[in-house]
Amino acid sequence: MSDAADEVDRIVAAWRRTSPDLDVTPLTVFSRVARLARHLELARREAFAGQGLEVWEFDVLTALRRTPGRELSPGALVEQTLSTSGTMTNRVDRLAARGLVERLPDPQDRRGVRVRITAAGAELADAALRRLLDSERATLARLTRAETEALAGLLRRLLGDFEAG
Amino acid sequence: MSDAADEVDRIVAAWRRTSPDLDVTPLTVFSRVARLARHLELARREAFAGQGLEVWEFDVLTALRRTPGRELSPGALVEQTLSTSGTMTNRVDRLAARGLVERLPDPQDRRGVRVRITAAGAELADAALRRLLDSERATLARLTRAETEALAGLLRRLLGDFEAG
DNA sequence: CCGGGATGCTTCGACGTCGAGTATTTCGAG
DNA sequence: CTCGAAATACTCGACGTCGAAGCATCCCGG
Repeated sequence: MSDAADEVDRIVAAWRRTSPDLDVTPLTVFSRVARLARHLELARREAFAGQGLEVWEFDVLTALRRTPGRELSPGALVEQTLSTSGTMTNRVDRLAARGLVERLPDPQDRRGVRVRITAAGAELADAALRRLLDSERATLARLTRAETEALAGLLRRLLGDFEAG
Repeated sequence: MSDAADEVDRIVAAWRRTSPDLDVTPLTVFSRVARLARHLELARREAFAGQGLEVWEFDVLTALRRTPGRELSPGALVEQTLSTSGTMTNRVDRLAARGLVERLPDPQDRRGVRVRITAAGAELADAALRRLLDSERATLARLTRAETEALAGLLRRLLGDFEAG
Protein backbone atom coordinates (compact mmCIF):
# COMPACT_ATOMS: atom_id res chain seq x y z
CA MET A 1 0.00 0.00 0.00
CA SER A 2 2.70 2.44 0.92
CA ASP A 3 4.86 1.55 -2.05
CA ALA A 4 2.18 1.49 -4.68
CA ALA A 5 3.32 2.69 -8.10
CA ASP A 6 3.08 6.43 -8.51
CA GLU A 7 3.10 8.72 -11.51
CA VAL A 8 6.89 8.81 -11.56
CA ASP A 9 7.02 5.01 -11.69
CA ARG A 10 4.82 5.21 -14.76
CA ILE A 11 7.03 7.88 -16.31
CA VAL A 12 10.17 5.85 -15.67
CA ALA A 13 8.57 2.71 -17.05
CA ALA A 14 7.52 4.61 -20.16
CA TRP A 15 11.10 5.74 -20.76
CA ARG A 16 12.48 2.23 -20.26
CA ARG A 17 10.04 0.97 -22.83
CA THR A 18 10.74 3.78 -25.28
CA SER A 19 14.49 4.15 -24.81
CA PRO A 20 15.87 1.06 -23.12
CA ASP A 21 19.46 2.24 -23.58
CA LEU A 22 18.89 5.29 -21.40
CA ASP A 23 19.72 5.16 -17.69
CA VAL A 24 16.84 7.12 -16.21
CA THR A 25 17.66 6.36 -12.57
CA PRO A 26 18.07 10.06 -11.73
CA LEU A 27 14.41 10.59 -12.54
CA THR A 28 13.36 8.31 -9.70
CA VAL A 29 14.67 10.93 -7.32
CA PHE A 30 14.62 14.27 -9.10
CA SER A 31 11.32 13.92 -10.83
CA ARG A 32 9.76 13.12 -7.48
CA VAL A 33 11.44 16.08 -5.87
CA ALA A 34 10.08 18.35 -8.58
CA ARG A 35 6.56 16.99 -8.35
CA LEU A 36 6.53 17.01 -4.58
CA ALA A 37 7.67 20.63 -4.58
CA ARG A 38 4.88 21.51 -6.96
CA HIS A 39 2.28 19.89 -4.74
CA LEU A 40 3.70 21.58 -1.66
CA GLU A 41 3.46 24.91 -3.44
CA LEU A 42 -0.19 24.31 -4.23
CA ALA A 43 -0.89 23.13 -0.69
CA ARG A 44 0.69 26.27 0.69
CA ARG A 45 -1.37 28.44 -1.62
CA GLU A 46 -4.44 26.64 -0.33
CA ALA A 47 -3.42 26.96 3.31
CA PHE A 48 -2.81 30.71 3.04
CA ALA A 49 -5.76 31.68 0.90
CA GLY A 50 -8.06 31.93 3.91
CA GLN A 51 -5.77 34.50 5.50
CA GLY A 52 -5.39 36.67 2.43
CA LEU A 53 -1.75 35.74 2.14
CA GLU A 54 0.21 34.84 -0.98
CA VAL A 55 3.00 32.27 -0.93
CA TRP A 56 5.64 34.83 -1.86
CA GLU A 57 4.46 37.06 0.96
CA PHE A 58 4.83 34.18 3.39
CA ASP A 59 8.35 33.46 2.17
CA VAL A 60 9.52 37.00 2.79
CA LEU A 61 7.71 37.50 6.08
CA THR A 62 8.96 34.28 7.65
CA ALA A 63 12.54 34.99 6.59
CA LEU A 64 12.29 38.26 8.50
CA ARG A 65 10.34 36.78 11.38
CA ARG A 66 12.93 34.19 12.33
CA THR A 67 15.83 36.63 12.18
CA PRO A 68 17.11 38.21 15.39
CA GLY A 69 16.30 41.90 15.07
CA ARG A 70 13.54 40.99 12.60
CA GLU A 71 15.19 42.85 9.74
CA LEU A 72 17.32 41.96 6.73
CA SER A 73 18.68 43.66 3.65
CA PRO A 74 16.95 43.04 0.33
CA GLY A 75 20.03 41.17 -0.79
CA ALA A 76 19.86 38.80 2.14
CA LEU A 77 16.18 38.22 1.41
CA VAL A 78 17.07 37.35 -2.18
CA GLU A 79 19.48 34.68 -0.96
CA GLN A 80 17.11 33.17 1.55
CA THR A 81 14.14 33.05 -0.78
CA LEU A 82 16.11 32.05 -3.90
CA SER A 83 14.64 34.86 -5.97
CA THR A 84 16.15 37.81 -7.83
CA SER A 85 16.79 41.44 -7.03
CA GLY A 86 14.10 42.93 -9.23
CA THR A 87 11.58 40.52 -7.79
CA MET A 88 12.51 41.41 -4.25
CA THR A 89 12.14 45.15 -4.81
CA ASN A 90 8.67 44.48 -6.12
CA ARG A 91 7.79 42.21 -3.20
CA VAL A 92 8.99 44.64 -0.56
CA ASP A 93 7.02 47.40 -2.26
CA ARG A 94 3.81 45.43 -1.98
CA LEU A 95 4.41 44.24 1.56
CA ALA A 96 5.20 47.80 2.66
CA ALA A 97 2.00 49.03 1.00
CA ARG A 98 0.09 46.47 3.10
CA GLY A 99 1.88 47.64 6.24
CA LEU A 100 3.49 44.23 6.86
CA VAL A 101 7.09 45.46 6.55
CA GLU A 102 8.85 48.82 6.50
CA ARG A 103 11.85 50.04 4.54
CA LEU A 104 14.50 51.76 6.64
CA PRO A 105 17.78 53.29 5.52
CA ASP A 106 20.85 51.30 6.52
CA PRO A 107 22.78 53.49 8.98
CA GLN A 108 26.05 51.75 8.08
CA ASP A 109 25.82 51.90 4.29
CA ARG A 110 24.01 54.54 2.36
CA ARG A 111 23.52 52.24 -0.60
CA GLY A 112 21.72 49.79 1.62
CA VAL A 113 18.21 49.30 2.92
CA ARG A 114 16.93 47.43 5.95
CA VAL A 115 13.59 45.66 5.60
CA ARG A 116 11.90 45.24 8.97
CA ILE A 117 8.79 43.22 9.69
CA THR A 118 6.01 45.08 11.52
CA ALA A 119 3.96 43.75 14.43
CA ALA A 120 1.08 43.08 12.05
CA GLY A 121 3.41 41.25 9.69
CA ALA A 122 4.87 39.12 12.46
CA GLU A 123 1.42 38.18 13.68
CA LEU A 124 0.32 37.16 10.22
CA ALA A 125 3.51 35.18 9.63
CA ASP A 126 3.15 33.31 12.91
CA ALA A 127 -0.43 32.33 12.26
CA ALA A 128 0.33 31.20 8.72
CA LEU A 129 3.37 29.21 9.77
CA ARG A 130 1.40 27.36 12.43
CA ARG A 131 -1.24 26.39 9.91
CA LEU A 132 1.35 25.32 7.39
CA LEU A 133 3.28 23.21 9.88
CA ASP A 134 0.07 21.48 10.96
CA SER A 135 -0.72 20.62 7.38
CA GLU A 136 2.78 19.44 6.60
CA ARG A 137 2.97 17.41 9.79
CA ALA A 138 -0.07 15.51 8.60
CA THR A 139 1.68 14.62 5.35
CA LEU A 140 4.84 13.68 7.17
CA ALA A 141 2.90 11.33 9.43
CA ARG A 142 3.30 8.76 6.67
CA LEU A 143 6.88 8.31 7.80
CA THR A 144 8.34 7.20 11.09
CA ARG A 145 10.65 9.51 12.98
CA ALA A 146 13.66 7.51 11.85
CA GLU A 147 12.55 7.62 8.24
CA THR A 148 12.01 11.36 8.44
CA GLU A 149 15.50 11.88 9.75
CA ALA A 150 16.97 9.61 7.10
CA LEU A 151 15.10 11.50 4.39
CA ALA A 152 16.21 14.89 5.69
CA GLY A 153 19.80 13.65 5.80
CA LEU A 154 19.79 12.36 2.24
CA LEU A 155 18.25 15.57 0.97
CA ARG A 156 20.86 17.59 2.80
CA ARG A 157 23.61 15.70 1.03
CA LEU A 158 22.10 16.42 -2.37
CA LEU A 159 21.60 20.07 -1.49
CA GLY A 160 25.26 20.27 -0.66
CA ASP A 161 26.00 19.93 -4.35
CA PHE A 162 24.21 23.22 -5.02
CA GLU A 163 24.64 25.29 -1.90
CA ALA A 164 28.26 24.45 -1.25
CA GLY A 165 29.62 27.73 -2.56
CA MET B 1 31.85 16.44 5.26
CA SER B 2 28.74 14.96 3.74
CA ASP B 3 26.51 16.03 6.64
CA ALA B 4 27.78 19.56 7.05
CA ALA B 5 25.13 22.07 8.08
CA ASP B 6 23.23 23.49 5.16
CA GLU B 7 21.02 26.56 4.74
CA VAL B 8 17.98 24.64 5.98
CA ASP B 9 19.82 23.68 9.17
CA ARG B 10 20.44 27.38 9.72
CA ILE B 11 16.79 28.19 9.06
CA VAL B 12 15.59 25.51 11.45
CA ALA B 13 18.06 26.63 14.11
CA ALA B 14 16.87 30.21 13.72
CA TRP B 15 13.27 29.14 14.30
CA ARG B 16 14.18 27.09 17.35
CA ARG B 17 15.91 30.12 18.79
CA THR B 18 13.08 32.50 17.92
CA SER B 19 10.09 30.27 18.66
CA PRO B 20 11.18 27.34 20.82
CA ASP B 21 7.59 26.20 21.30
CA LEU B 22 7.15 25.52 17.59
CA ASP B 23 7.78 22.03 16.20
CA VAL B 24 9.51 22.82 12.93
CA THR B 25 10.46 19.25 12.08
CA PRO B 26 8.48 19.33 8.82
CA LEU B 27 10.81 22.02 7.53
CA THR B 28 13.78 19.65 7.68
CA VAL B 29 12.15 17.73 4.87
CA PHE B 30 9.87 20.09 2.99
CA SER B 31 12.07 23.14 3.01
CA ARG B 32 14.82 21.00 1.53
CA VAL B 33 12.49 19.60 -1.09
CA ALA B 34 11.46 23.12 -2.09
CA ARG B 35 15.02 24.41 -2.26
CA LEU B 36 16.29 21.36 -4.10
CA ALA B 37 13.52 21.72 -6.66
CA ARG B 38 14.43 25.34 -7.17
CA HIS B 39 18.07 24.45 -7.77
CA LEU B 40 17.11 21.66 -10.15
CA GLU B 41 14.99 24.11 -12.08
CA LEU B 42 17.88 26.52 -12.42
CA ALA B 43 20.24 23.70 -13.38
CA ARG B 44 17.84 22.58 -16.07
CA ARG B 45 17.57 26.10 -17.41
CA GLU B 46 21.34 26.20 -17.57
CA ALA B 47 21.61 22.79 -19.24
CA PHE B 48 19.10 23.69 -21.94
CA ALA B 49 20.19 27.24 -22.67
CA GLY B 50 22.88 26.08 -25.09
CA GLN B 51 20.28 24.28 -27.17
CA GLY B 52 17.81 27.13 -27.33
CA LEU B 53 15.34 25.19 -25.26
CA GLU B 54 13.21 26.43 -22.37
CA VAL B 55 12.38 24.25 -19.39
CA TRP B 56 8.67 24.28 -20.14
CA GLU B 57 9.40 23.21 -23.72
CA PHE B 58 11.43 20.31 -22.41
CA ASP B 59 8.63 19.26 -20.08
CA VAL B 60 6.09 19.07 -22.87
CA LEU B 61 8.37 17.50 -25.45
CA THR B 62 9.58 14.72 -23.17
CA ALA B 63 6.05 13.90 -22.07
CA LEU B 64 5.21 13.34 -25.74
CA ARG B 65 8.48 11.65 -26.54
CA ARG B 66 8.10 8.84 -24.03
CA THR B 67 4.51 8.10 -25.01
CA PRO B 68 3.81 5.23 -27.42
CA GLY B 69 2.44 6.91 -30.53
CA ARG B 70 4.22 10.08 -29.51
CA GLU B 71 1.00 12.02 -29.10
CA LEU B 72 -1.24 13.11 -26.26
CA SER B 73 -4.24 15.34 -25.71
CA PRO B 74 -3.69 18.77 -24.16
CA GLY B 75 -5.55 17.54 -21.09
CA ALA B 76 -3.17 14.62 -20.63
CA LEU B 77 -0.24 17.01 -21.01
CA VAL B 78 -1.70 19.21 -18.29
CA GLU B 79 -1.80 16.25 -15.93
CA GLN B 80 1.69 15.06 -16.68
CA THR B 81 3.31 18.47 -16.42
CA LEU B 82 1.25 19.70 -13.46
CA SER B 83 0.23 22.88 -15.24
CA THR B 84 -3.13 24.38 -16.23
CA SER B 85 -5.26 24.32 -19.32
CA GLY B 86 -4.69 27.91 -20.39
CA THR B 87 -0.97 27.47 -19.98
CA MET B 88 -0.95 24.35 -22.09
CA THR B 89 -2.78 25.98 -24.98
CA ASN B 90 -0.16 28.70 -24.93
CA ARG B 91 2.70 26.21 -24.79
CA VAL B 92 1.42 24.09 -27.63
CA ASP B 93 0.95 27.24 -29.71
CA ARG B 94 4.58 28.19 -29.29
CA LEU B 95 5.93 24.68 -29.84
CA ALA B 96 3.86 24.34 -32.98
CA ALA B 97 5.18 27.69 -34.23
CA ARG B 98 8.71 26.32 -33.80
CA GLY B 99 7.78 23.15 -35.65
CA LEU B 100 8.48 20.90 -32.67
CA VAL B 101 4.92 19.59 -32.35
CA GLU B 102 1.80 19.59 -34.47
CA ARG B 103 -1.85 19.91 -33.56
CA LEU B 104 -4.08 17.29 -35.12
CA PRO B 105 -7.82 16.90 -34.79
CA ASP B 106 -8.89 13.97 -32.64
CA PRO B 107 -10.68 11.56 -34.98
CA GLN B 108 -12.72 10.16 -32.08
CA ASP B 109 -13.89 13.40 -30.51
CA ARG B 110 -14.41 16.63 -32.35
CA ARG B 111 -13.86 18.68 -29.20
CA GLY B 112 -10.47 17.10 -28.79
CA VAL B 113 -7.00 17.70 -30.12
CA ARG B 114 -4.01 15.43 -30.46
CA VAL B 115 -0.60 16.99 -29.94
CA ARG B 116 2.08 15.04 -31.76
CA ILE B 117 5.82 15.56 -31.49
CA THR B 118 7.65 16.04 -34.80
CA ALA B 119 10.92 14.41 -35.79
CA ALA B 120 12.73 17.66 -35.03
CA GLY B 121 11.04 17.85 -31.65
CA ALA B 122 11.94 14.28 -30.77
CA GLU B 123 15.54 14.83 -31.73
CA LEU B 124 15.76 17.95 -29.59
CA ALA B 125 14.08 16.23 -26.65
CA ASP B 126 16.43 13.25 -26.82
CA ALA B 127 19.54 15.39 -26.88
CA ALA B 128 18.31 17.56 -24.02
CA LEU B 129 17.32 14.57 -21.92
CA ARG B 130 20.73 12.97 -22.33
CA ARG B 131 22.45 16.14 -21.21
CA LEU B 132 20.11 16.54 -18.28
CA LEU B 133 20.53 12.96 -17.11
CA ASP B 134 24.30 13.30 -17.29
CA SER B 135 24.16 16.39 -15.13
CA GLU B 136 21.75 14.87 -12.65
CA ARG B 137 23.72 11.66 -12.46
CA ALA B 138 26.71 13.71 -11.34
CA THR B 139 24.69 15.17 -8.49
CA LEU B 140 23.31 11.79 -7.56
CA ALA B 141 26.81 10.36 -7.37
CA ARG B 142 26.91 11.70 -3.83
CA LEU B 143 24.69 8.80 -2.82
CA THR B 144 25.23 5.07 -3.00
CA ARG B 145 22.85 2.96 -5.01
CA ALA B 146 21.12 1.76 -1.86
CA GLU B 147 20.73 5.31 -0.59
CA THR B 148 19.28 6.41 -3.90
CA GLU B 149 16.72 3.67 -3.79
CA ALA B 150 15.83 4.46 -0.20
CA LEU B 151 15.43 8.13 -1.05
CA ALA B 152 13.23 7.39 -4.06
CA GLY B 153 11.09 5.12 -1.91
CA LEU B 154 10.58 7.68 0.83
CA LEU B 155 9.69 10.36 -1.68
CA ARG B 156 7.20 8.03 -3.31
CA ARG B 157 5.45 7.54 0.01
CA LEU B 158 5.11 11.29 0.52
CA LEU B 159 3.91 11.80 -3.03
CA GLY B 160 1.19 9.28 -2.37
CA ASP B 161 -0.43 11.81 -0.07
CA PHE B 162 -0.96 14.14 -3.01
CA GLU B 163 -1.33 11.93 -6.05
CA ALA B 164 -3.54 9.32 -4.46
CA GLY B 165 -6.70 10.48 -6.24
C1' DC C 1 -34.72 11.34 -29.75
C1' DC C 2 -34.24 15.22 -26.85
C1' DG C 3 -32.35 18.24 -23.34
C1' DG C 4 -29.13 19.36 -19.86
C1' DG C 5 -25.01 18.46 -17.52
C1' DA C 6 -20.22 17.10 -18.25
C1' DT C 7 -16.11 17.46 -20.87
C1' DG C 8 -12.19 19.48 -23.72
C1' DC C 9 -9.96 23.18 -25.32
C1' DT C 10 -9.27 28.14 -26.09
C1' DT C 11 -9.44 33.11 -24.96
C1' DC C 12 -8.01 36.86 -22.30
C1' DG C 13 -6.84 40.07 -18.59
C1' DA C 14 -4.29 40.27 -14.16
C1' DC C 15 -0.28 39.14 -11.96
C1' DG C 16 4.54 37.81 -10.66
C1' DT C 17 9.06 36.84 -12.20
C1' DC C 18 13.21 37.53 -14.70
C1' DG C 19 17.33 39.90 -15.98
C1' DA C 20 19.82 43.46 -18.14
C1' DG C 21 20.65 48.14 -17.50
C1' DT C 22 21.28 52.29 -14.29
C1' DA C 23 22.52 55.18 -10.36
C1' DT C 24 24.70 55.62 -6.16
C1' DT C 25 27.96 54.38 -2.69
C1' DT C 26 31.83 51.80 -0.82
C1' DC C 27 36.25 49.61 -0.89
C1' DG C 28 41.03 48.81 -1.94
C1' DA C 29 45.34 49.13 -4.60
C1' DG C 30 48.88 52.15 -5.57
C1' DC D 1 44.25 60.52 -1.69
C1' DT D 2 42.50 59.10 -5.87
C1' DC D 3 40.57 56.39 -9.21
C1' DG D 4 38.52 52.26 -10.88
C1' DA D 5 36.18 48.07 -9.63
C1' DA D 6 32.75 45.94 -6.78
C1' DA D 7 28.57 46.08 -4.39
C1' DT D 8 23.64 47.48 -3.49
C1' DA D 9 19.17 48.28 -4.78
C1' DC D 10 15.93 50.07 -8.15
C1' DT D 11 13.67 50.53 -13.02
C1' DC D 12 11.35 48.59 -16.64
C1' DG D 13 10.00 45.82 -20.66
C1' DA D 14 9.42 40.95 -22.05
C1' DC D 15 7.61 36.75 -20.79
C1' DG D 16 4.98 32.80 -18.71
C1' DT D 17 1.43 31.40 -15.67
C1' DC D 18 -3.05 31.39 -13.68
C1' DG D 19 -7.94 30.89 -13.65
C1' DA D 20 -12.46 32.27 -14.82
C1' DA D 21 -15.41 32.70 -18.66
C1' DG D 22 -16.76 31.09 -23.20
C1' DC D 23 -17.70 27.86 -26.94
C1' DA D 24 -18.28 23.55 -29.10
C1' DT D 25 -19.11 18.80 -28.53
C1' DC D 26 -20.33 14.58 -26.21
C1' DC D 27 -23.10 11.54 -23.38
C1' DC D 28 -26.82 9.73 -20.86
C1' DG D 29 -31.30 9.47 -18.51
C1' DG D 30 -35.93 9.67 -19.56
